[in-house]
Amino acid sequence: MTGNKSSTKKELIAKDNFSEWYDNVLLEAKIVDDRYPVKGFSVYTGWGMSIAKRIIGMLEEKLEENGNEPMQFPVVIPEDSFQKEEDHIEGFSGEVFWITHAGNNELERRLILRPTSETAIYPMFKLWMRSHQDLPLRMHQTCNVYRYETKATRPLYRGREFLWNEGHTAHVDYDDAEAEVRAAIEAYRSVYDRLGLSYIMMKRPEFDKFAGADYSVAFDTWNPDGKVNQIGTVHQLGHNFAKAFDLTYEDADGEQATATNTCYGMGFGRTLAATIAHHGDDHGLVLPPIVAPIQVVIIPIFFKGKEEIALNYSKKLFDEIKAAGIRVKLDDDNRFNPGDKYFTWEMYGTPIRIEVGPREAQNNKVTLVRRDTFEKTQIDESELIPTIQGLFESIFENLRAKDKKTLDNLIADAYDLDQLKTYMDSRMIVRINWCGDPDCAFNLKDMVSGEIRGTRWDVEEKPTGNCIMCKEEAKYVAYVSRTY
RNA sequence: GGGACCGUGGUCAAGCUUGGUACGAUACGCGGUUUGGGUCCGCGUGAUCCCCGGUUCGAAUCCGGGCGGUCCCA
Repeated sequence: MTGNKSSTKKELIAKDNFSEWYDNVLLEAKIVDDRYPVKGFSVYTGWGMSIAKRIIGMLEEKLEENGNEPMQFPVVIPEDSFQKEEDHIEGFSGEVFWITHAGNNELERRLILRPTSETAIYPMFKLWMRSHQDLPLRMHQTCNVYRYETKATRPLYRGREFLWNEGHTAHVDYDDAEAEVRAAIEAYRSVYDRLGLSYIMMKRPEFDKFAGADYSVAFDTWNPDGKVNQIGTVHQLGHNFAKAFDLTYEDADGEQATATNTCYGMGFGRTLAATIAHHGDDHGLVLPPIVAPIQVVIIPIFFKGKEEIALNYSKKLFDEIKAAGIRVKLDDDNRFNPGDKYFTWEMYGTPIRIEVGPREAQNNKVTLVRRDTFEKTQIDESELIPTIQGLFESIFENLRAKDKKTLDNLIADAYDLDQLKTYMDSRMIVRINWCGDPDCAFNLKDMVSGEIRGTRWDVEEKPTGNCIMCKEEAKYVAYVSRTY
């Protein structure tokens, strides 16, 4: 413990101090408890897991709609499978957890805890693909993966165990795999978009692509501490793994052909972290209604001798809202004052609060307060459900618009190194002209506190000058930022 | 990989310089009071002071070693 924070409930930490705000919110809003006694491992607690499950559900539903079958592969991978694809080994071998013993015996065939599941899945794919009629093979799974990474772990952003969904596919040819890459990207976009998250889609440079891929596309999103947070990646694997794992099939002409693979992963911890970090404010979380475990909280205001008036009306509203399919809670715990409850539910990011006192109960009115702006409105009870639905929409649009604006304001153009350094010191995402030479990228990394993340995937950008490093002709517009 | 800082009830912390088993806040439990933005009062529970060793009559405090954590820089 650093010992310089004083986080009682009465002193909420301002979001300006992102690092402490984040730690405080994770614990107070019961997102994760990072005190699990193994570094890099933490516990998803009730509220956090409830939100995560909704994000998981959104993605799984979309993938299955696309035709990816749900599966669960084992967490252990035998050493010989893991070591089949050379680039893959090189990329991951330094960060795998090994299982070398079982009981009192040393294992003859060592196992690893999956850092990602390609090498677990392809031996099975090989069994499942006999002919072109078996293709495409498309699966997905939500699971934990294990990477013994840098000591700089951070809850949800960088852990040694993390929760994600991974999709794996095999196709008859490269074109079909390309279509899969696009479909996966659209599936991911649909989730991020519904969370109101702004992001940029990067094609990673050669030196930073997934170990074993032809190319990698990543979703990078911003973080208040100026680092970029990679929340999802989609990879075209070409024939690299198919050759290593002998993924062949009999084509329509009766010839043996080699499959093409894709894979993609969405990190739920990081996606959750982005949702928290982007939308949250000095009062705590601000949740997009679609993932809020409780979307509307009703707080009755009791007065001595008149408790029943507020309570009965609250129950009536509760039934009405629940019947409309909205996740609602009636907080009638009389141990706490209304103000106490306001703070609590604001910390939890509940999108709408309804205050019910005698004033409302006696006039069939409803007072609603939206979490994002704290704007208070009073309506007739008859308008309740449409008003709530309208507010959900409005809250979401507001969060999404603010988020996009933040990202737009974070992006700057630099034409020389001094400019680049200045912008990097302001923790911005900086656009530069780049010749494409890896040496220029490495030199750049040595000179500034960030690195080249890639070139835009979703929009085509043309360089407007020479390479910021070597001054030769630029081929790309690249993005530079700090990273996790 | 390099460096800095830190480890005391669930959480946040004072005490450490100058050795005498620990101030307080918050949380939690009970009772009462209150309830339109963190009510107030009383009582109570809760700490192997990270671990091991050393010095000492006596160690949270001093010394040595270990373990763990946080942050910064690469």
